[in-house]
Amino acid sequence: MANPRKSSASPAAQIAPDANRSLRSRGRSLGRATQATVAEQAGVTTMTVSRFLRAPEQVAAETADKIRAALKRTGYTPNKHAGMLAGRRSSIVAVIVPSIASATFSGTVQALSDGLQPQELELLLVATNYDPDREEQQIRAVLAWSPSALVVTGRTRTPAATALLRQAQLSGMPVVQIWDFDSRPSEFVQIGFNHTWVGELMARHLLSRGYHDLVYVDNSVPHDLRAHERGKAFARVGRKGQARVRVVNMPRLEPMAAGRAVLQQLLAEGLPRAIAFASDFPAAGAWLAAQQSGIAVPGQLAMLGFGDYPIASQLGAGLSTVSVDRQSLGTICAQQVLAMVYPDTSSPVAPEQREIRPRIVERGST
Amino acid sequence: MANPRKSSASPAAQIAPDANRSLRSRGRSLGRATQATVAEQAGVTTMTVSRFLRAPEQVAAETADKIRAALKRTGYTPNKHAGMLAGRRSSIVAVIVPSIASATFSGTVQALSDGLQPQELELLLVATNYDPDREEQQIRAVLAWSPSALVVTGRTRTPAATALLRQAQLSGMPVVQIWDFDSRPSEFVQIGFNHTWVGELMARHLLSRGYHDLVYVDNSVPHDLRAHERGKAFARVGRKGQARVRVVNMPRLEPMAAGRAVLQQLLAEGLPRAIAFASDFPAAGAWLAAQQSGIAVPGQLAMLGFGDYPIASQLGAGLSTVSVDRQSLGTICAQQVLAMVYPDTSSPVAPEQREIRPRIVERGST
DNA sequence: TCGGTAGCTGTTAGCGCTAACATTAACGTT
DNA sequence: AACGTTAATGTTAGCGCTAACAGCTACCGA
Repeated sequence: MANPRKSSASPAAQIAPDANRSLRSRGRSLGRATQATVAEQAGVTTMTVSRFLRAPEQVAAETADKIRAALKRTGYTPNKHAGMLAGRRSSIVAVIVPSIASATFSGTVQALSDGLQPQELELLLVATNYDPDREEQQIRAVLAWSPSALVVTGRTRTPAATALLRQAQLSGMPVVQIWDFDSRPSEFVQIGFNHTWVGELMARHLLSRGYHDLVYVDNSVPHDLRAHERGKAFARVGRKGQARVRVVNMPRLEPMAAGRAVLQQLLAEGLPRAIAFASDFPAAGAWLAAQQSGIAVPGQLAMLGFGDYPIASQLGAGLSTVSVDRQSLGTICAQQVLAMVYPDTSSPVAPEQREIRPRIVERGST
Repeated sequence: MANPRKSSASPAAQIAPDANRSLRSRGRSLGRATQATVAEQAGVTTMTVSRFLRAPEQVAAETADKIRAALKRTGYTPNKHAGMLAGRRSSIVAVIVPSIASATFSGTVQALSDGLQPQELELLLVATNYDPDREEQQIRAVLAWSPSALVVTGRTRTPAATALLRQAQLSGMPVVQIWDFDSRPSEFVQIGFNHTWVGELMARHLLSRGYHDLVYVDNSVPHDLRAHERGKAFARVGRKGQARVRVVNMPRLEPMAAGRAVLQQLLAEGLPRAIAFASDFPAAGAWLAAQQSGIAVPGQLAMLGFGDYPIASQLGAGLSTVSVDRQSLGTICAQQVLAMVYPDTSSPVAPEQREIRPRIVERGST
């Protein structure tokens, strides 16, 4: 009833009868309009304004009109920090990927973002640059935003990072791992595929074509463990199939240029019968270099990429590759996150492991 | 002095003598550790913990050790929302780009992110998908996070969006426009280049090579105004140079495939002497298609791209293109933002307009 | 011996918003 | 007429943190 605010040295205190916080809103010079400003203008309390913003059907039509007008007049912008602090919930989904710019992840992130949009969840996107320490640091950093869910890439990380994820999950935060899938039980939800399986697939494809002198061109980024995993499996299966298998690292160049350089190197060292690449981009670089050097593909040299990026279908008769549906990975991840954040909603999606099966796309290069 | 908290049904209330908020921290089940938890463990008040976290040199070495230990033991994670609310400042820089996945912006965003990293500023990245209404909506959304600065793409937007930016800038928030540069006075800081000038440059280059039957392949996304602007200037200068100039729209396909399709279409309609593209990707698609069709580049058909993406240097004798230093655009933007957010710091960078001059990279295709 | 002054820590009062409950008026019900 | 019951709004008490200032304890010089 009485003004609950002890008006510190404000001469207007005795004037304002009981309108809540009457003069407060004009306190800081040039400050943005707050709910208090709006409430004052509409002749209601901040609670009614807050209610109108979150559940308009709970306020009377007449009051709603006044609030709407006041909102417009004041140009009110909500303060999410205050809302999240008071509401103890957040509209943020944190996503940690090795690289923002890389074509590999951007498709997935885009789909994830689109899938989350309708629920007004916002993406907090951070990159690790394939550095495990940086990843740990970034996990710590995003947790400070108390996101509604946390999406991380891959399943290998520092012990401290794993501990952070575990603790977060224990306290009720959904944690989703994307891009890797390990059939052994995992403490976090996994959405992705088995890179060992893909490496085997690639080797089997080349063997089945009758190629028995193979090279795997690995990514030179030390912590692109997924590429290494594919390479290891490739080499194992290739050797088991009686093939000679070499594994070479790309030079640390821009991917297409690196592919070109690798081809030139192999040209000097002795060309294999077929090359499998850690991604389509070095494969494309090598393909273009081979073309310039007059090397017949696949007559003299077969090439197999990974990722099925647009460029693969554009090169001559096409670059054979492994197709991974990056987009649907993101879409599935979005559904999964929604199901975990809003468990009540009728999403029949079982919060479980989701394995995606990549497949060989046979084109002209093998 | 007396315990200020009315310990709701907690039998331990009478035990705790006067340690501040003694039992609070354990209030919510499984809740994360707060500064209160840490303070209790270290035997200090939350203020000292807060101080230690922000200005460690202000707390005694002995106290600091106790706090460090308590931080470790509790696994404390700060709550940024609370910090920003109380501190009235934010460590967020909001960036709005047409597309996250596009190679055009990702390089700039990466550089921007790297440039902001040392100052512990975090990027809130949102995409508009080239939709002006969506941009307005996104501006509104990011303002709710009260970022320290706002970076937007281009200089054309809805009146309401402009009003929002203006209001934000008036209330002291730095606003930076990237990618476009207009020499006329602008109310916001601009970092970018003049697309009209680039279009002219492209036309002049082709004219100077003696090509007088030209086509500009425009982006079919209606709101990629920058590409249209280049096209318009290209056509104007080309015609002024006595050339025949056609402007065609790419089909709405993946960019490389669209370039291929355009070439096929032109092959049917009648090939021009030279084609300028809205970006290197359709140019690359067309280049590959031309190669397959046995069209000599540049003998029969010259091609000019835009952007100087890695692929341009990989195609045969190279694709001539316009080089735009996307990375340094991001770096400059980061410096600019830092200079505006921390005006006191000795950054001698004048907060002014920054024009970047793209240049023609002559390669084999023209 | 006394004020003066660093150096360190505590107290108070919010930041802008919302959960939970309290209150009020307007309407049946029996 | 006393009692729900519903609908609309208000009151209270924080969310976790920090600015501003108020203490308190050495330790200094004169």
